[in-house]
Amino acid sequence: MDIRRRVELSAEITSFQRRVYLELLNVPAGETVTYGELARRIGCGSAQAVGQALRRNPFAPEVPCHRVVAADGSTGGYMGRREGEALERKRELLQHEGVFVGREASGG
DNA sequence: TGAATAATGGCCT
DNA sequence: AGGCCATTATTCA
Repeated sequence: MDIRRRVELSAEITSFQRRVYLELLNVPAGETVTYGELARRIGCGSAQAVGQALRRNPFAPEVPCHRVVAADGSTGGYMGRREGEALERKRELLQHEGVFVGREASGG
């Protein structure tokens, strides 16, 4: 059973969450999207609404919620947390995909 | 560069 | 109907 299949069948999530997860599964490895970008893809218009869905993501880490980052390049959150081991875990996953995660650098 | 604020849409109570 | 959120762009100093 593909994770994608389970998302469609899951009744513990709302229709909105499905759109977020399914769209998120469309994100290729080695790439990331911002909450706002992901929100626009599903026609939400609100990044926070997306965060709400990701936060309640019962499919982590099967759902690549770790490929979602903030618009300033920060990690955002992972498995319902915005700090702690979950964040370290998120960064590790991204690094294994060849993605560097860091804060918006001021100097070039 | 950084803090505070306004805007935004869905979910829970 | 109101408060909350894993956000984001704007504003002021």
